[in-house]
Amino acid sequence: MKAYRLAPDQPFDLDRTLSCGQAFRWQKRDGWWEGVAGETPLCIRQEGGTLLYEGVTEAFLVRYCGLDADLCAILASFNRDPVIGRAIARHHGLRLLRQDPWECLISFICAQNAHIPFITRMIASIAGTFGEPVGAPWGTERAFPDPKALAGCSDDALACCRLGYRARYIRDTARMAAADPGWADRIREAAYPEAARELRRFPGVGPKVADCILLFGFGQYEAFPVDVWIRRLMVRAYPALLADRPSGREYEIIGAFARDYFGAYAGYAQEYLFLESRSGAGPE
DNA sequence: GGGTTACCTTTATA
DNA sequence: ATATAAAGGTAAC
Repeated sequence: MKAYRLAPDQPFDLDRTLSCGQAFRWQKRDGWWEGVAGETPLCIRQEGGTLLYEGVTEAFLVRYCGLDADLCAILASFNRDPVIGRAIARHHGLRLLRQDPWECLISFICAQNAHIPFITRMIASIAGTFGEPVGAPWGTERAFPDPKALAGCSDDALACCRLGYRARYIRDTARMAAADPGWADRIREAAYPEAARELRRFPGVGPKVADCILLFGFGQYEAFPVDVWIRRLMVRAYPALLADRPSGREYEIIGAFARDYFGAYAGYAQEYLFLESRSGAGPE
């Protein structure tokens, strides 16, 4: 078992980070978080300022968990009013993970119109059905299947995953990705608006899903996913600011406002607001 | 172009 | 219990 000592000025809350709905392959057992990041199984346990972990190098852990980011500086950069301030205080230590872009692409296609428990089940089915077995510290796990594995899957096998209408999106997306291995590199090199446009070429990827993939898989912090929860919160918390905007699609208006108002780390702010909108006041 | 609607399946709520 | 709405939306009309 290895240990990683957090720097005293770098807050981190593992529970919040892994359970906030940005990743769907983690489960907590006996105080340990067990998960598979792309093709790599690892387990992590937090004891105060120390992370105990197995299965990966320290460099992998630091990169995956975003421990190299200066969280205090990031939070300070958008802590501009009591609404976001309260969210920051209540969910302090949440970090955005750096996930595998391909896994992220499929995961958030699944996430449309679905509850988190349903999404978790879909991802587990996909990995369990099409993923290669890999040895994990706690037993045998399944890697997330690569594009080729999903592109060639049969209708029956796909139907077993209970993906609903998303099944077709996923196989068509897998075929596109398998035929275009450079897709992720192109997006990585593109600036935000162009990267989002590029992602939307995949079937099943609209503006919201594209923003999730950019935020959780590509570290594009300008991406500001607007789901039903964030929309409710933003409309309620910043009515005047939204009203001042020129007309256009609501999704674009909210995103543009957020980037303007919260700055370069708007997407980070989004995740704090997302948790706040779900744990704080209920709907309506 | 913006507003509506169907879409698979699961879970929560009435 | 059995029905109905809603769920980290998208594509088609």
